[in-house]
Amino acid sequence: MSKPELGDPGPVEVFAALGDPTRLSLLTKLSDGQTRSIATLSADTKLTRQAVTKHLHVLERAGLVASIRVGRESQFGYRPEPVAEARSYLDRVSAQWDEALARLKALVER
Amino acid sequence: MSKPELGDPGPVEVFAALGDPTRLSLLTKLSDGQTRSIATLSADTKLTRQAVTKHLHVLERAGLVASIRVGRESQFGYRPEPVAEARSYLDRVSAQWDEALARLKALVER
DNA sequence: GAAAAAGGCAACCAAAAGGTTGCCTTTTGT
DNA sequence: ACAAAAGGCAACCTTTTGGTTGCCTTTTTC
Repeated sequence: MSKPELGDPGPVEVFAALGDPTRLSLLTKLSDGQTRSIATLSADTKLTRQAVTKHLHVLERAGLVASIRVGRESQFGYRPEPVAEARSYLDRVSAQWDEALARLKALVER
Repeated sequence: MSKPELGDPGPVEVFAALGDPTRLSLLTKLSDGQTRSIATLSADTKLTRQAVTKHLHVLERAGLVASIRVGRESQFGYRPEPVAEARSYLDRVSAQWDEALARLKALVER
């Protein structure tokens, strides 16, 4: 299921994947390190199995989860790298803002 | 403390707003602390002014930017709070993952 | 070996997203 | 005073998204 893709998707794709309540909750659940099947993940939701499947594929395309077929079920697991990427992107945005503030403060104070 | 304030929606809305290349680049530009008009922001893009306007409104609804009409133009400026929120959300996801790893390591090592 | 469980695949659908064009109002520069 | 600049508003169009249902295949369980 997890095909060898060249190059991680960028922050935009990651943010887009996170920008849906169902997907964000799926990812948050999976970030506890436990692997789960589609049936399990569909259990505590109002959506159909197929809807959940689609969301899982979106997360997978964004690199946020990976799946392997084990027996009759597909096990999905969390992948930390894209979250780290997204974090560092936001860190840079924050840093740029902070620098701007610092420069402004310096300018005002002299 | 954290009351559900207007113009400061949850992480899902923030991620959704960040999940578009045009919007992410607009926000990154604005995070330098400088305020910009729609005309200015539309200048270095292939999109029409109206398209950019729509994106700015999405960012505004997510609380990521704020605007005031000054004279004949609308000045848009960066708002840091939602980015901080999004960062801390990702931090928590990361932390949960790290704890899971630590527990696994502890289990294996004894 | 049949029934049940898990899930893939495809068609289909409605609503939302992203973008455009046209036109009207307000502000500014000369 | 008036043309140009900035931008709001609204209609419209196309593609994507989020969801559904139906059906078929592969495992597992009894």
